[in-house]
Amino acid sequence: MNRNEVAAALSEIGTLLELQGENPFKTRAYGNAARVIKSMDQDLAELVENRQVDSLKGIGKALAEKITLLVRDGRLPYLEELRTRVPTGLLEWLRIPGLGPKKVRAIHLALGISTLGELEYACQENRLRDLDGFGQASQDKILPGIDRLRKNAGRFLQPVVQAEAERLLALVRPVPGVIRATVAGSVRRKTETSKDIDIVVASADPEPVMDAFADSDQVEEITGRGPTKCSVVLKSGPSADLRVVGDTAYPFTVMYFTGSKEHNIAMRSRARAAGLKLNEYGLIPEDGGASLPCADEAAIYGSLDLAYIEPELREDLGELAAASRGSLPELVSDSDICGVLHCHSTWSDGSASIADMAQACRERGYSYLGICDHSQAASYAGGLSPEQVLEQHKEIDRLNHDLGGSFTILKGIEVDILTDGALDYPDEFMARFDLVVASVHSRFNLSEEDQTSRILKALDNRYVDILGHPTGRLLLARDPYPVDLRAVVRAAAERHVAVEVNAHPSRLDLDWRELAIGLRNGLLTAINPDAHSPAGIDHVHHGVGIARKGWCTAEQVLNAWPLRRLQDWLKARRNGA
DNA sequence: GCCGTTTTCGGCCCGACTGTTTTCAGTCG
Repeated sequence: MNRNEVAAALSEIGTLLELQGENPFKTRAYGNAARVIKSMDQDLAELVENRQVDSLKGIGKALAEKITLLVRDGRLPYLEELRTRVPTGLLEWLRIPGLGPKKVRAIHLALGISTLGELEYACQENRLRDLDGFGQASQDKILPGIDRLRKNAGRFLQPVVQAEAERLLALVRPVPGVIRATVAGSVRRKTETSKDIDIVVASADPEPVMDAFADSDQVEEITGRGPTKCSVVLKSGPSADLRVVGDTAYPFTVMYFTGSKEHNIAMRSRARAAGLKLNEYGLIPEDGGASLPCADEAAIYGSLDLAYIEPELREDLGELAAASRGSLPELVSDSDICGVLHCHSTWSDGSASIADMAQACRERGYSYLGICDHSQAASYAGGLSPEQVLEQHKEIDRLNHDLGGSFTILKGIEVDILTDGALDYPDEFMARFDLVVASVHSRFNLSEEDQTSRILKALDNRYVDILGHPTGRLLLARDPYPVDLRAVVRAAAERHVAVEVNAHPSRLDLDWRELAIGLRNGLLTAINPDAHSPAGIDHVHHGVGIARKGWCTAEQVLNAWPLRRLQDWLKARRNGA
């Protein structure tokens, strides 16, 4: 088994143990181990070979043994035995709001059912409300939960939740008494998808804030309301939580609500080690007394001898250690972006002319644009024949001439990587482009081995500057094709080929976790909007968020370089430097 | 199941809210 498969197996063990009513700390140990394995830099097979698996933080003797078996044999009797004891359908039930391991287990044991359909039927037949610890209300919450689960798997893309969050924020900010307010949660951490939206407000008078929030026309249903906290489901799908606290507690609440959960646990453990208790109200000496005063989040981190940690990094993937050493990177930001590469035009499947795309870039303050229409194999997307390419280049020359050097359009191409790893034009023709993005658009069903060697072969072509959307995933819609992404990213770094962070909200591919590991090994990236219209250029913002999550600095992003430097780099690659 | 500048055993982050209770377990973030 490879790293991801081992992580999935450990995570499954944790969940199955939870459903068996095991010690919650034991189940958490499996969840932690899964995370550690998934995000580790080292080669897992090598660690197994050298019997060093237990050198990983959070992995001891017992877990090391199980991991070793998974890697070597591809199976683990312990997991197989667990599966026979816990029906797999129950794993699905856990994703229904309000159902945790205890209740899932109770329903399963009392009614002898284990599939989503059976659970739905049992609710319709009123068979849950009479169980111990259940009632009419808990039964009534399950059916809508099943509907939501079936409709959208309960997660939403960045643009959806960001827009909704901004609207909610705009709603509560003007309420009298509100001192400050922010979006928190995974939206603030810029994860690729979110389950819900978190809003935190500082005010001495929560009631009118809660009213404004709950009465919003965005709200479908109010699912909970206490004195300081209100939970709703929005008409657009996601749920949203509001928390109102006093101004003194506000930074602590913002930090707590921003998460991630794992980051919070690590922070609270660190506080504990320093004789302090960290919660959403303050940082309190264990022997009692008032909270240490902290005016903002930076002060909280400072009180624990840590540099300020940007929200995107709060995933408990090494950020505390780096903050403690003072070695956190200065993350790339929207204002660092100098231009955009990988955009389409009406020459292939875009909806705007090259001139209009260039104008849209200038309006956004960019100084260059890489036009990368599809190559001939992408016939479904109007891919360009060599003759059309030559025509397009004439148009770009004309436009550049008219622009008089105030803005530059690069002659790029998004060239298909063919099934055998060759590119879609002959080498001598490739030399005509300023910039080449190579992407897979077909035959997603190759074996991992074949897909990997196909892409590796393309990376060997000296004309390839950037690898496009390296896994082909469509978030919430299509899984990545099977590929040894680590090997691909490593090879790209070695050959000085950049791997794009495709900024389209449905892609966000390269994944930020893999980006972080690649960057540590010398990888360069480009934050590419893959825009098919002027509005699509704005997707760069989402890509920047993902790059930040990957610990990426401006120095590591091709399109955060000024034109001249980018051109020199491209030229040097052509010359084999 | 992991871990140790208090510990090799006894801890493991912490609080709001709900629903079902009659003082609290379960869920959630």
